[in-house]
Formats: sequence, C-alpha cells, structure tokens
Amino acid sequence: MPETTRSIWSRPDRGTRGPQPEHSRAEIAAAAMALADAGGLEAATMRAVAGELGTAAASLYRYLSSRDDLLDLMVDAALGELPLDGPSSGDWLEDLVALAGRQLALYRRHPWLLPAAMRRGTYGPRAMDYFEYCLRTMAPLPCGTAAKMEAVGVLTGLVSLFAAQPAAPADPAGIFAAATPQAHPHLLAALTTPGPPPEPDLFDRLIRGVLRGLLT
Amino acid sequence: MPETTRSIWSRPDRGTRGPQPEHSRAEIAAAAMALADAGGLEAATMRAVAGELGTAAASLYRYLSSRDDLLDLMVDAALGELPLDGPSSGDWLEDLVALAGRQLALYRRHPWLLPAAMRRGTYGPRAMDYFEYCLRTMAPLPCGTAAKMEAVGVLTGLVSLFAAQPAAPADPAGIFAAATPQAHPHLLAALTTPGPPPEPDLFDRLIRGVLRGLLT
DNA sequence: TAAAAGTGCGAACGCTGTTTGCAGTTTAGA
DNA sequence: TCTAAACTGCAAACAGCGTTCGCACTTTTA
Repeated sequence: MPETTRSIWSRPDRGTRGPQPEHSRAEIAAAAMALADAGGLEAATMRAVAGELGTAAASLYRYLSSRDDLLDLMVDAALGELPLDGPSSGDWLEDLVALAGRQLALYRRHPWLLPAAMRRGTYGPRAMDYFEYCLRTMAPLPCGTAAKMEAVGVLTGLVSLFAAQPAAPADPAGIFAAATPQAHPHLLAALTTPGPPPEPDLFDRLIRGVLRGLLT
Repeated sequence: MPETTRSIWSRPDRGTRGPQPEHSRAEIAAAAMALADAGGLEAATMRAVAGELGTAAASLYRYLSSRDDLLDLMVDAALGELPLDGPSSGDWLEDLVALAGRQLALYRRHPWLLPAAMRRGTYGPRAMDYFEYCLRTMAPLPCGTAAKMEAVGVLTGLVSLFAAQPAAPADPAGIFAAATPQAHPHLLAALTTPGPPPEPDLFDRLIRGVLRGLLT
C-alpha cells in the first residue's frame, strides 16, 4: 500500500514497478465531478465513482488513500476551470474584480465546490496557481505581503459568501414562517413592506470597496 | 408517526395522547452539543446522542424525524448562547460590531456550528430573534428594509468567514509545500519575506467599513 | 530467472441513518 | 366506565457508506 502521507499532492501518482494503471487521477476526478454535478456531493460515493469508471470500489484505493483525497482532487480539477491566462487590464482592482466574478460563476456552476473546498486540507496545485495570479496582480502595490495574503483570503471568502446564497433568494415569508408580531415586530414589518429591490451589483461593489479599503 | 412536515419548528414537540416523554428537545440538543464540542460534528451520531441520554437510537425518532432535525436543534440551541438583551449603546454601528464579536466568539467556542449552520434549512426561533435584534438596532437608519436584510446577511457572512479560519493561522510553508520557483515566484517570495505582521483588529475594521459602506 | 512491487477486485468489517413491529401507557370520546 | 385511538420506548433489522484484507495476476528490477 502507498504510505499514507499527509496529502495526495505529496505522493507520486504511481510507482514504476507494476502494470500500467487502467485509470488516472484526472479521469477519476472527472467522473466524480460529473456525479456531483448531477446529484450533489453525496452522490459521488466511492462505489458510484468506481461504477462510472467501470471498475470496483476497492480499486480506487490504488489511486487514492481515502475519500478526502477524492474531494481534494475534485476541488483541484474544478479550480482548473478558472481561466488565469487572460490579458491583464493593467488595473489591479479591475483584474481582481473580474477574477472574483469568474470564481463566483464557477461556484454556481458546481454547487458542491463550496462545501468540498471548505473542508480545508492542504492546497492543491491549482489553488497555488490562483494565489500566484492574485499576488502577481497585486505586485505593483506597496502593501506588505501579509496584507496581500489577507486580502486574497477576504476575496475568496466574499466569493464563498455569495456562492452560499442561492442565485434567486427564496421566499422570505416561508423561511421566517414562525415569526410572531409580539416577538418579531421589525422582522415582520421588513417582510411585509415591499420597498425598493436591492441593487443587483452588490457583489461587485462590495468586492471593490473591501479590496480598496484593505490595500490602499 | 408524526407527519414529516418541512421543518421541526412547524411540528408540535409532542402530542396530547400517550405517556409523558422521558426526554425533551432541549435535553437532546444539549447532549448532542456536548458530543460535538468534544469530538466534532460527526461524533454526534444518533446512537451516541441516544447513549448519552441513556436511551436507544430508535427512540430519538419519537422526537426528531431525521438527523437534520437534530442539527437544526443544535444550531438553535447554540444561538441561544448569544446574548441579545444587553443595553444598547445608542450607536447602531457599535452595537452591530459588538454583536459580530460575540458571534465570532460563539463560532470559535463551537467549531461544529459553522458547518451545521451552513446546511441552510429554515431558520429556527433563535435565528429569528437574531434578525429581530439586528433590524431593531438598524431601525433609526433611513435605508430600505431590503438593504438592511442584505447588510445582516453580509454581517453573518463575514463572521462565518473569520470563523472558518483558525484563530492561529497554520504555517504557510507547510500548506504551500509544493510551490515551485518557476511557476509560483510571487507566492514563494511572499512566504519567505518576513514583512510586518498583519494588524490584529482586521475583523473589527472590516465589519465597520462594510456596514458603513452598505448602510450610509 | 527469482524477487519485489504494483494492480484489480470479491468479500468482508464496522459504522451510519433509518424503518419496522410490538408491548406497554395514557388520553379522548361515547 | 370502557373501548379505541394515539403515543412512547426499543430490540432488531435494512440498506448504504468508507475502508481493509487477501489473493491472483502483471510488470519491472537486479
């Protein structure tokens, strides 16, 4: 058995001795992503992934040492869909805001990505490319590196925050069904008052404001 | 069997007919919280909670219709530890910043609370008290109610963001162990450059700035 | 050519949430 | 007062999960 070191990224994907493996980490990750896209993260069971690949569950443990490894692989593969090689606008703030938008779209496209990425193991190669891109974009700024890393953390955190909310908010009257006029007068008033709809570009405004406040 | 309606909050905790139940929802939630505090959320299994109460796993289904109900109960009970009856300072911003600080401490005290609260079912009574408190605090502001609800969402989101990060950040050199000088020069430079430590009151500053920007 | 290392996998293990069926208990209505 | 309905507690089982074991087979190394 392959010695079970900390993360899958520090293990070679295969040895040199035995027969050529019939599958690859990328193939396994792709099969698991397809299952999770269709039925959520809990649909990507070891047995289901193996079935998708035409093999048996136990065989997956030749490629992974645990299901956590599978989730790490899925997160990394999904991050690979985030384009980082577009042309730079020359404005660091515009580039970061655009990146956040693409990242939010990615999280919306793969709803399983947020819970899978939150069980923070070590970062995979794609996550390191992401950090590298952010730091390169912020290179001209005179801030310290600690502040920049903090800013990246807040950036991804804000994306996660918006990704956790559904794109179209559910009916609040249903969610707060048990609100009582005695105990929750303000809440009930807020639910019944129509009021103007919120501005739709909250995400961009928030990202811009927070990054500007953090880095200048 | 109790008809399995949407959430546990819309079901009566017991009928009027049979013998008096030997336990209560509050007792069950307390036992589950103790287990989760000690061994994480996955330690609060139905069997373990039942064992803590000196009963059998199947008996819990007289009080809950699923484990999701148990988690809803735990989240609500934990939110009950958040004091909302303190004196108001008269300054809405100060009150909300103080609330955020107490909330962050709560999430740190119960690390299982964040993942448990993120699987958004409907809100429990304690969550509605929380919303009510926020809206009451923001009552003097001239903003629309939609903007205020948005601000509350961003507030709890920022708390979640900081709660997800460990209090003492882990060694970055270990997390980014696979960074290579060719592909990640900025990242490696950021890791080796000592630089000044980040200011410790990032949380308060961020909350204050975001709320001010969102509500004025 | 023998040994070492790797691969695929059927079968099992321990654990999980949940359901079923039954015996005992309390209340509601005639 | 008495029967029927509703409720409680729970042993036992079920289906599914991640994971391990042992074995036959294949490829590379020395």
